[in-house]
Amino acid sequence: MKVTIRDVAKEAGVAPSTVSRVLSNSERISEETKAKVREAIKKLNFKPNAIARSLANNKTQTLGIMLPNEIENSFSNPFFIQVMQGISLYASQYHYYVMYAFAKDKKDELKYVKELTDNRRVDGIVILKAEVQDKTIAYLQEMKFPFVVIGHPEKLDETLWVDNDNIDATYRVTEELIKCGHRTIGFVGANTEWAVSKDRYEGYKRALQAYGIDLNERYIYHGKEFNELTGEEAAKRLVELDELTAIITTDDLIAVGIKHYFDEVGIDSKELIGFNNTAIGAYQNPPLSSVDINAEKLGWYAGKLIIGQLEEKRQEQTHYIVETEFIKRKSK
Amino acid sequence: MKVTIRDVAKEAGVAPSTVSRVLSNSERISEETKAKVREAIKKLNFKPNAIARSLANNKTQTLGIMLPNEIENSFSNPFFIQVMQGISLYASQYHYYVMYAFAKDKKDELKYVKELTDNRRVDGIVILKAEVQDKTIAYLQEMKFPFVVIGHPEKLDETLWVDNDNIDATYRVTEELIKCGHRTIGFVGANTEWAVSKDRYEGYKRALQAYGIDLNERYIYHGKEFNELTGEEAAKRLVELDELTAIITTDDLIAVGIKHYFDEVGIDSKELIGFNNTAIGAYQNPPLSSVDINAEKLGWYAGKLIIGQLEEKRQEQTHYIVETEFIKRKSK
DNA sequence: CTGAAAGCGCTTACAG
DNA sequence: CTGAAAGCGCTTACAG
Repeated sequence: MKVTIRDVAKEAGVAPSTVSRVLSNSERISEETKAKVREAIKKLNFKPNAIARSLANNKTQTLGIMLPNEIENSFSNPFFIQVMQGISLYASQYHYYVMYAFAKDKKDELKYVKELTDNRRVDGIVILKAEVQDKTIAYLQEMKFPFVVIGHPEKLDETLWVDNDNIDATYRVTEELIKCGHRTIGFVGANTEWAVSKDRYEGYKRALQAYGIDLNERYIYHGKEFNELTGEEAAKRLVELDELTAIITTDDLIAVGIKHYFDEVGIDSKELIGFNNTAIGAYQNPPLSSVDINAEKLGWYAGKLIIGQLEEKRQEQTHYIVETEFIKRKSK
Repeated sequence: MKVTIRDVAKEAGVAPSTVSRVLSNSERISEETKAKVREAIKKLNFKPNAIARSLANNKTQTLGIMLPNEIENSFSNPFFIQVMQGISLYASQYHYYVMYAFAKDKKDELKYVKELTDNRRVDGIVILKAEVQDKTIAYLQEMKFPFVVIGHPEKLDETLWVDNDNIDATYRVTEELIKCGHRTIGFVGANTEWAVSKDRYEGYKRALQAYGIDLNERYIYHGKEFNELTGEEAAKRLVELDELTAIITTDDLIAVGIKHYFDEVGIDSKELIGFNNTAIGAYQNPPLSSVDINAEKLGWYAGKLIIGQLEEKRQEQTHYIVETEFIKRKSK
C-alpha cells in the first residue's frame, strides 16, 4: 500500500541506501543516478516517512513551545499567538515543525518539558516568561537539552534568549514626550519585582535625567498587576495633579484604566501612553498611543536561535534584542 | 548512554517484548513480572522513545491544527488561541500532542496538510473556518485521513465538525432585548455570503417574527467585513432613526465602530450588542454587551471528536454544537 | 560513486 | 504468561 524507499529502489534499479542518499541530496551520488531515482520517486509518488527518518538519525525536526495557561492574559493580549506565529514562520523555512502545550503553572510546565524531552519528541524547547529561579530552565540546562527563552533569563551566559530592551523602550517614549514639550510626565507601572516593570521604570527615569528633569515621586505610581484596576487606582491619585500633561504606563490595560477614570471625571487633556500595542488600546476612542513590542519578531528570533544551534551546534550569536516601536495614535 | 527497552529487559531478567507489554499494561503479563519490570524501569529511569514507538505501531499521538495567517484577525480576536487551548487541554488528557502551522492562504494550508499527512507526522488534522468549496477538506476526504473541522463544513455527512448555533445565538439575544421592552431593534452584520453572517441575521429575523414584530429594512445594514468601518458606515445610516432603541451586531468591532460614531455625535441612549466577546468590547467605556462563542470549548470538542475517532474508529457522535452565551455588561 | 548490512528503539503476531 | 524473531522505514559507517 504505502510506498517505501524499497519500492523506489526497485523501480529505479538501485539500492535503498542510494535512494536515501538522493533524498538527502548527497554529493557522492552521480547526477544520472539522482535523475533516475527522482523519476522513480515521482512515478511512485513516494513520500519519505518522517518518523522512520527521525528514528534513524535521531532528529525529530520539531520544536516544542510552552505556553502559560493564563486565560485572562491570552484573552486580552495577542502576545502569545504572535510569538507562536513568529516561531512557526521561521521554523517552516527550515522544515521544522512546532508543538505547543499550555501549562497550568510552572510545575505543570516542567512536567510537560520532561515528557517532551524524555520521549524525544522534540529537538529543542522554547520557554516563555522565565521566572527568576526558573525550574524549567534549570532542568533543561542540567540535561543539556537545547532551548531558548523569550524574556530575560537569570543567567545570560550560555543560554539562548531573545527579549526587548525595555529600558530603551520607555526611554525613547519619555524622550519623545519631552521633545514635544512635556515636562511633567507621570509614570504608572506594575510590581517592580518583575524585570519588565523595573526596566520600564528605569528607562523613564533615565530619560528624565538625561534631559535635566527632576524626578517627582508624586507623579509615579507602582501598582500590582498589569491591569485596569492598577490604572484606576493610579488615576485617583494623579487626577489632582493638574500640572501633569502626560502619563506613561507599562500596559495598555493600565492606560485604559486611567482613561476610563479620567473620562468619568471629565479630563481629556493628558497625553496617555500605553504599552504592548493591543487591540484594546487601538480601539479606544480616541485610540491610545502605545509601544509595540514586536512579539512576532521575538518568536522569529527565538526560532532562529534554537534552529541555528540545532543545525550548526556552534553558535556565534546567543541572543537578540528586538526593537520596540512607539506608535503615536492620538495627536492632541 | 540512553537507556532502552533492552537494558530494562536485562535488568529485570525478561525479554524486551515483555517489557514492551508491561509498558502497554498488557493483561497477559503476570503481576509479579509487571512489578519486577516496573522496578527495573524506575531503577534505570527508563523513558520509552516515542518516535520508535510511533514507527512500530504507526501512531504518532499527535494532532495537527491549521491556522489562517490573518494577522489582523488574530490580533484583535482571541479566538485562535482559545481554540488551540481547548484542543490542547483535551489532547493532553489522552496523551496526544498538538502541532500547529499558520497558512498564508488556502493553497498554503493544503500544502501544509499534505506535508503533515504524507510524512505521517500526525494522526489527525484540525481545520478552522472551512470555505464553501474547501480544497483541504476535499483532499482529506479523498485520502481518508482523519480530520475535524471547526465551523460548518459544506457536507455534514461523514465529516466530524463542531460549531456554534449562530441562528440560536442571535435569536436569544434578540429575544432578550424584546423581553426587556425593546421593539425597534437594529441589526448590523457583515457579508451575508458567509454562513456566519447569514445565520446570525436569520436568528434575528426569526426572533422578531416569533414575537410578532415586523421586520423593518431600514433598521438593517449588511456591511462587508467584520470591522470598525462596517460599524461606522452603519452608524451613519442608523443615526437618524431616533426610534431605534437597540442594535445587534455580529462582531464587537462592528459594535465599537458604531459606538465611536455615536460617541462623536453624542448619542448614548441605544443598547449596543457586540459579538465574540473580545477584550476590545469588554474594555470600552462603558463595556459592551456581547455574545461569547466559547472558543475554548469549540477546540475541546474538536479534540474530543478527532481523538475519539482515532481511538475507537467507530464513532457515535459526529459533531457538537457549542452553546453561546449572552454577556450583558451595560445596564442602561 | 554505490551496495550490503547493521542499526535506530520500539511492537506484535507466532509459538510454546 | 513469556520469548525469539521479524518488522516498522529510514540512515550511515564500512567496504569496495
